[in-house]
Amino acid sequence: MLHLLNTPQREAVVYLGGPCLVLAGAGSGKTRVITQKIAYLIEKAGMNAKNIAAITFTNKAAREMQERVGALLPKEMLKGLTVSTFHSLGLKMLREEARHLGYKPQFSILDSADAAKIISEQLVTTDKQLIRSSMSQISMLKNDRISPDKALAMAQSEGELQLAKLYRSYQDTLFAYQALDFDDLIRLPVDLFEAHPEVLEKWQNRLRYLLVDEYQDTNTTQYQLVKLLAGVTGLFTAVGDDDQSIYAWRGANVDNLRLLQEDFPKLQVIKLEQNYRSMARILRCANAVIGNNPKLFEKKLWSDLGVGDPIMVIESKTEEEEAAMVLDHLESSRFLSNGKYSNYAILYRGNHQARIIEKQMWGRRIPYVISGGQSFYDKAEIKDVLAYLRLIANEDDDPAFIRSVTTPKRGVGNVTLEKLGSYAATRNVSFFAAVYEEGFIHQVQAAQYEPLRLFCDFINRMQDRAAKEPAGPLLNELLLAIDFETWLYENDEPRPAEAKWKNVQDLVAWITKKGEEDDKSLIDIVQTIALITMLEGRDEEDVDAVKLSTLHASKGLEYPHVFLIGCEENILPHQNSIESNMVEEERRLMYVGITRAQRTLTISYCGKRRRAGEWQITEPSRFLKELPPEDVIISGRLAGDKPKPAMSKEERKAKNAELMARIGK
DNA sequence: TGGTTAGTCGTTTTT
DNA sequence: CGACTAACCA
Repeated sequence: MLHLLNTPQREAVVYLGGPCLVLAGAGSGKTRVITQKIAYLIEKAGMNAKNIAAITFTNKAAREMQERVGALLPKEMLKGLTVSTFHSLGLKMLREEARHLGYKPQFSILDSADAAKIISEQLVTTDKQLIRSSMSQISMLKNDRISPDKALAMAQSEGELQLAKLYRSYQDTLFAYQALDFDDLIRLPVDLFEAHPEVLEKWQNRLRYLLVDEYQDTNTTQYQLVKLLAGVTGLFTAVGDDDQSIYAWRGANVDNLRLLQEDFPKLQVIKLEQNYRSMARILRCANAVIGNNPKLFEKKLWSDLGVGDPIMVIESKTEEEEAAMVLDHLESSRFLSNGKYSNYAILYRGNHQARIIEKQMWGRRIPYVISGGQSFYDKAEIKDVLAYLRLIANEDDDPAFIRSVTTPKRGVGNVTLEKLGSYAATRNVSFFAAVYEEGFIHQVQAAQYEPLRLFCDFINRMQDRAAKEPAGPLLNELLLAIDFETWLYENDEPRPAEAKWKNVQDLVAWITKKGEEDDKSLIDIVQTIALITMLEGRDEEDVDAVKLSTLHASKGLEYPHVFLIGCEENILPHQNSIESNMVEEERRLMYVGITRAQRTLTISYCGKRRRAGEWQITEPSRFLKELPPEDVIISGRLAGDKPKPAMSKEERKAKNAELMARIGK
């Protein structure tokens, strides 16, 4: 197997002398290094799979890694191998150790919508901006491992004090719900390990070798978790690329790359610079753009896959025209090469940009799938069903209670809920518990109380059965009992009920499979489900369709032909990033986009687009000017502009010759 | 209590 | 222009 690797890749795989950092440029085979290293650890170094943990950032990446390792070694040898995201790993640890933290092991996980609701209630506001920024500030505090108490003590200004108070009450609310948010899943294990060395030791013994993927995306807490688990032996391999760090806004800290060298002086640094994905011109563009950023580690990608076609830049007048031209190019290219739709990806900065493309795709009957954006788990009908399951697993989960008791409608309205809520608050119990309390029963009329009681009795019965009965059939029974399908058909706007019901069926199928395969109860499954965007990507692979994706969601993927749309000032780089001096990260985003392309890259922008209903003049992105002119052909037309001539034949010849020389051909 | 409607508001990226 | 909310009627 090792012969399939190039020299630095092999070096990275076999190095077991201590901490190892692999600086892996885009397309340089980092997943291959990680998977081969796992195989090497088991096969050659004689390690037990259950002592190895590979940590990624997305479930998709984890799944892919699992599959690729599965192709290298027989199943028996991989038994107990941990391949998971930081969040799933934290979740696993916390389910086992919850009691050390005063939580019950059946705690719920709150998604950001639930969290936003809590914040909005605490602040008594509906201002989305304010809620958003409060959430992100609390998240930052958590990621820097500052507790509510510490935040209160540290507060320097009125604003900071308010924030700290909000943080405190938010956290108290979470505790009352017996719920954790995403950040807690990382933060609490670190707290736990610091407070209980014996627990840390247990996990150090269990996870003796760590492999961390996308290391440049780790935040302070995640790095501390890695450091704690790696312990004094420092047996880990981190793989990352500072040029692909695009998550600073959610706390990722590129400086962790430098810290690694500081904290582990013996760190072995290995660079992977040969790219196996893109043709030379694409890499030249990528290198040129990223060259405008300051460098942490010197690194230059190269490939021997040939020069390739020039990068095409399409100009158009409006966003509709942009979509039309991009799709024209896409269709004619696909026609000429007789290729598959799935060879094409359209990438953009923000989710909303997909809509215009989507509309035209639909009109032209071009098949497409959208990755990123609203995940399966975020769909209303799925959240409805999961609310029931969450409540069954943890009856203290008030958001789940509220959602499930009101969907489908069962005669419990806002007034009753309000009463229940304030009663629960004064008694300091959950909504669910309050329903059974004498004090509450007398507060409402029998007609209002009846449905509440019926609902809670129903949940109680389900709880008894959920621990023992097969998951799939029980869930089906639940859906039948609440008449969920009928409810969907009665509410088939704006999305058709068939589609929603299909999603629910997919969920049932997934849970049934999980229940049978791993012999897990409904409760077991529900407790891990919050982090799984399960059906994501399921049919993506076998359906022949154009991929629409945000730049963020495209990281780690590759496509023969890539279109990068909306390449304009205030979009890419995004306005907020320009205002907050974050243009370097936007440039890395551009870099990520460019390096997704294998054979051709087409970039587009338009002269004006609608924003909040108003037409706005737009300027081409500054990043366009950073592309090497000799590798670019501009086509299309902008209002007032003549199409620009391509380079002359002679110029191109000379440039090509120079290029060939540069890449050593 | 629940569904309909007429206003209002405003677009980053995600585990 | 379209999604989402707050008042409004059945």
